Amino acid sequence: MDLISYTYDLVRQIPPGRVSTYGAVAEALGDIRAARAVGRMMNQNPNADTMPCYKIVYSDGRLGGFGLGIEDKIRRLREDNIEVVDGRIKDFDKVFFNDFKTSYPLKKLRRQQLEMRDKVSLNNSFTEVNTVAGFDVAYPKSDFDTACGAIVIMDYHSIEVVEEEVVYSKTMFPYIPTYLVFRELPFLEKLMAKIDVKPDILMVDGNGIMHPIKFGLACQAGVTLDIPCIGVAKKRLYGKVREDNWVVDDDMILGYAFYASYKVRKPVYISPGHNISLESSINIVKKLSRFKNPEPLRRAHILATSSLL
DNA sequence: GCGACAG
DNA sequence: ATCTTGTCGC
Ligand SMILES: [Mg+2]
Repeated sequence: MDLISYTYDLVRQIPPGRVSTYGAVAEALGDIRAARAVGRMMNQNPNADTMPCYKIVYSDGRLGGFGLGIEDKIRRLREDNIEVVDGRIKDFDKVFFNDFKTSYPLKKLRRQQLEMRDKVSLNNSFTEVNTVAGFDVAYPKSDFDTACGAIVIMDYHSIEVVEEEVVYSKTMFPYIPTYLVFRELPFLEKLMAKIDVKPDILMVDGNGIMHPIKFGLACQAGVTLDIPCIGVAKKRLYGKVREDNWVVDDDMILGYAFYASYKVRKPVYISPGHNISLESSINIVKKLSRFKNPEPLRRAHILATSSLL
């Protein structure tokens, strides 16, 4: 079962007359970081009569949001004999439910990642670079509509497009910080099976080792697909950005904040994913950068966005 | 209270 | 990412 259905089934466990919180549901999924994703999944709830998202409130007892209007959330709570006083659940600690039956799916996924992590190499597995691919996914407004993944393969020397492909699929996994790979890797796997040219290097819109467990999208994509992979993120996820633009944690240098030109206000954050060094990652991104994002990624982003159904 | 939170 | 149903730590 997919994580969205799993989340809805967790919410269905809440007994009559009880409420729970976005964070508590996230912890039942296996990681408090999913709290906002729980909120989003509640927001996208297709049927408020069969999945009682009105039972989910903020961790401090305030009501949180409701797509059908907060008055309707209050009405549904009162029908369950849950009183709302001054925008808060009355006797919140007494009606708070946190006894979910769960197998903590996010913890399972994290364990799998920690096992896979040993396979990461930060040495170049290639001797020359002739083609570089960029990969990105564009999402529709509703998580139940079809998303579009795109890959653009370019010649490293002429910087011309060699091949482009798109794939379509429903989104099966919400966006949860540090779990991006489970949302986007399925699109990349489909694309890799579809292309004629196997690129020498892959670039993804996300991080490599610049990640709390040093195993971001670029690492897992590289290991899974057995391809040298660079992470190029628009925002920092993990690590401290030093004055000299190197990104570090207590252990090591993780990546580099790269400004494509003096016109660019914000950097991209480069970190190696797999079968490539940080130094080579930076050199390749630099060579392919005309604007903020390196060309294969910039074009993959445009292709995915413009191909949305 | 404000910022942090890959997409 | 899209246009918003979060939580924690400083
Ligand atoms: Mg993206």
